[in-house]
Amino acid sequence: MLEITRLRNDKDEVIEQLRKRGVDFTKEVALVLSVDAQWRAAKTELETIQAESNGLSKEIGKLFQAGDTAAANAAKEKTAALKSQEQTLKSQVNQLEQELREALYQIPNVPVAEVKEGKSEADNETVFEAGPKRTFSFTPKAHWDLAQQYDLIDFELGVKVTGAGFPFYKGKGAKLQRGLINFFLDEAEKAGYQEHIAPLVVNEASGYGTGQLPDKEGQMYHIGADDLYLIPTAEVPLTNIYRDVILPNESFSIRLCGYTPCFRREAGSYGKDVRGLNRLHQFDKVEIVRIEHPNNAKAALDEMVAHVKQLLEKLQLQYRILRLCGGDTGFASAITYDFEVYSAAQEKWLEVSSVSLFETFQSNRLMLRYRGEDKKTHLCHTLNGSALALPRIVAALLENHQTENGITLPEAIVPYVGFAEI
RNA sequence: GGAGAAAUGGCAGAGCGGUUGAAUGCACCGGUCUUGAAAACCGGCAUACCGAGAGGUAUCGGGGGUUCGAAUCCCUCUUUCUCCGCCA
Repeated sequence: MLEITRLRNDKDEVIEQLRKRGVDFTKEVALVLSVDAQWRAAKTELETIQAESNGLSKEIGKLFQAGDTAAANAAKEKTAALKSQEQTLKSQVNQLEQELREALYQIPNVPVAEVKEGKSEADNETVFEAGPKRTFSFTPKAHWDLAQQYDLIDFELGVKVTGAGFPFYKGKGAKLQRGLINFFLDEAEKAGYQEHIAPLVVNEASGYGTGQLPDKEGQMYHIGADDLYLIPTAEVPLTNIYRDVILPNESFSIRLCGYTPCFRREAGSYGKDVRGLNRLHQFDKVEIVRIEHPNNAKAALDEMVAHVKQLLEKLQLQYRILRLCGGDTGFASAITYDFEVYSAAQEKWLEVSSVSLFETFQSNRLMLRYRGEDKKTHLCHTLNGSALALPRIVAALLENHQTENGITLPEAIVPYVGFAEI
């Protein structure tokens, strides 16, 4: 949620920058500002009346204490009119407040200067590309074939027990998962991120805090009996640790990481993209999260990008980094870098990580603040990134490191998985 | 799952219908004293919104109600604690 003060002070600039998302938000911004003005006017009026009736009540109290019951009862008569006025104004203010919030929810985050205008993924800029693409002297197999051939992953079994998108990992396939999780966690810890094991279900307030609700309600699994949501990413529980928190100025930087399974309904996905490990309803991910002082947020973003880069290098995967264009940048994000690895077998790029800076967009909803040098509270900046999501990394490892009669694992993870060859 | 008790500022802990945004202690910040520190003493110390400011309003777990007036009474939800039952 954008800060209302930013819209009040800087509306033209906000609209201008939002244009980079390929959408004109003039109307939405105007609506927010008009509701805001009405809200403020109604609130001022309400408070005047409240002040009046508070004063009257105090007087009545004094009169009763002085024993002047007659005068007190006379004063009471006057309060009736005030009371009904107060009630109508109160409901008006409440309604305007809700309208304001809803209007504000319609406006996405403002992209930062480096983000280029664009409508879709076709307009994303490649800012870095590593190494030559792997070539093969034989026809490489897709990971779903390799997984079956070496008995690593069983998709059919998952369909039987649960449904599509919930595979079983078996034997070396399961060990590879476990090893990768530990590898990613250790790397994150080395970079200063404190490990957390988080709840896998969250309440409604947390869903709102990080912005999954109300926009993406249909994407989360909802447990009706207890009104809880399965997490779509560790970002939700990890960032919500800091909901309604005021940090001392010297707290920064805060770095958390955590491995969790992630659950996504992926409503509306179909076709080729969902084959094999490309898109699952349940998958494993190590997430890194940072809470930063606004002055340090950009540097933090660069560090996170460097961290993910280094992971992909250790995995010896060919990858590229994209700076997403305005239209492809997520609703809450001010700037996002996507990491993609190239799968020679599928002949396409697979997104394996997404690193985003939200500036105050999340902290504004979360009420996550710090106390500045000026002794006042200010909103923190939040960031997060996958480091990394497992399924597509596994897909890429299998596909890119296959030989004619096996799969050779990169050196860095051998100690973690316990074998070098599949 | 059943029965009871409780939820107040950073923490501890009073208040239980009227000038209480809230005693007191601790913590914290500033000052006096001291060569320095400690101690002692003095002062300050919740958050948010509206307002140029003066000031106003709201908030004592959340929501609703009674009342001219609620931290205080009632209802409801949530959480915590104790006891019983069940269970990894």
